[in-house]
Amino acid sequence: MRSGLTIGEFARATHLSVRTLRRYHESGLLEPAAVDPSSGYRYYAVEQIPSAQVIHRLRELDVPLAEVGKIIATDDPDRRADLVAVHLERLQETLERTRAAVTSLQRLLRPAPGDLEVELRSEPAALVAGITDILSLDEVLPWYDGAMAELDAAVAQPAGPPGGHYDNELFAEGRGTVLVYYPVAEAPSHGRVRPVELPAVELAATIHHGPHDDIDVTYGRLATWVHEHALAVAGPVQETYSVGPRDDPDPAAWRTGIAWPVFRVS
Amino acid sequence: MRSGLTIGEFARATHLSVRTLRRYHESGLLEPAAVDPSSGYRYYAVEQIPSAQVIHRLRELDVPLAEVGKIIATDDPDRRADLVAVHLERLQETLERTRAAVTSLQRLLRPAPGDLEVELRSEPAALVAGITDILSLDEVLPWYDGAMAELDAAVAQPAGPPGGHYDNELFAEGRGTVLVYYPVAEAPSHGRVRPVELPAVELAATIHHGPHDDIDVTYGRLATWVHEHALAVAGPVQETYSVGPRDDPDPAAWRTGIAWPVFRVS
DNA sequence: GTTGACTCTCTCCCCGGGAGAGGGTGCAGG
DNA sequence: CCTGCACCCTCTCCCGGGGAGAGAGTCAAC
Repeated sequence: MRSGLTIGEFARATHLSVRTLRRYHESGLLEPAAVDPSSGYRYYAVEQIPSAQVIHRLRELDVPLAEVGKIIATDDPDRRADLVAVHLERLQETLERTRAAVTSLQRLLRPAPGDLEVELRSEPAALVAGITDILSLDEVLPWYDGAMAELDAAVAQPAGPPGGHYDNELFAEGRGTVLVYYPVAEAPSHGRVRPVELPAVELAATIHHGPHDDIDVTYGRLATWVHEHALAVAGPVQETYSVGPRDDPDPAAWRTGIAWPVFRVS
Repeated sequence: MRSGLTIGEFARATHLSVRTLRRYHESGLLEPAAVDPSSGYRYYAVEQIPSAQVIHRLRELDVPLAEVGKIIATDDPDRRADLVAVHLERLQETLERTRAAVTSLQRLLRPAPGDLEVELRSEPAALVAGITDILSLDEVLPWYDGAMAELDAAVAQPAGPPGGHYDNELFAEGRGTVLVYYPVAEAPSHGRVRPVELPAVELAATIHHGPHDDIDVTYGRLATWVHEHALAVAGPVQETYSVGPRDDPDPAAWRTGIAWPVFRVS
């Protein structure tokens, strides 16, 4: 009997390619049980098959080789499970993103009828209680959560769903003025919360259905619509969170109003 | 007003990187609306945003650039949907494989108690109706389907669940003898179906639960068990399909007996 | 001993993008 | 008008995780 399996036999037993096994040897990920010093032939032991299988599975899950090395070098099953758990979470996230990409792709390629109903309407002036700040694009999300919490505490009787204004510079230049608010009858002034008088404007408005992952699709549509109707944008985009995470935990149920102040370019 | 968005603005609007947009231009995937001939500056139009969004989604789904090019160049929404459907199917398959990899990885790292119960038992001689052939590894699956169909037709009253013997050379050398059979009381001889007398053997036997994606894990375990118990393999591996796709469509319910003829190496 | 299937090492190629160098531009403020 | 500064240009190199193939050496069965 030979001293073990040749690389080809081991490759067939583990469904890894010969090429790949050699790379794993070079990188120290999976050392053959023996290497003939004269011929350089690699020989693998049957007991190495489970390790190879673990590596194969991890690679199927796109775990980088370095990480695979750490995992199989760890003996303690608990610590090993922890290392693996990180990647399982990552998989979960990519799965979510993939799902979101698929649905918004379908929406992009096959606009459902009534998917983009843009309405041109006149919005009267309104009094709101708001928090405003100058932010860069990636600061917006965390800032939003804090500001909304403060608004929730300061405004007892909102006269409608919350909204936000996002300066176009924010998207064009990466930095701009942001305002979040509740419409109110009488505006409190408390902490960062200030009364703001929103002027009357002409709006091109639509509603985005579902989670915000693909809200840029609706933005794109709205921008195209505005362009096609020979209108031009006159101010910050206005979002209205008529159904948000507070109202319904299911993202599919969310409704977000998106509107741009516009004027006619004849 | 400028002739369009600069590459940086367009990058922020579409969440693509400047670098990536330049590559897309070079490869003809997304041409800027205008390029300043003196400075070489790229200028993008607002109407290009939806295209960029489609590209972004497709790339998130790991569609290769060439394929993305085809898709966005296609005007007919039906043909475009067909092109996309191919990739959605591919995603579905990888999703299945990922799931399978995760479950079998967990089984590999955290063997459930009772997950590997190996039994050493004496199997008496038996008469079976079988089809045999010499095959290479990747011919086995298609061949199996045909052989089982023929067996089903030839054997009216099987005396037990079907089984298969796979020569160890099949795994070691990639080519070997394969036998599939039904145990019978009286063996017909019809087409490729022949009566076969299986000899009495000593078996190290276990049962694999679930789909066959990770049957190699059970094989590895069994091999290790055999090795640890100072036994050696004396013949082809025997599989018994006690619950298979014919019995239950749910792969999780499948039960596959796996056994190796062994002898003691003292 | 022959032969043919393996195996060895070596080099080059793939995708899709990140990083950074080195230099040219657009535009607002003074 | 100049200056500063953020932006833009092209260019080259790098990455992971292999695939492909050349050219030579080896194993083992007949």
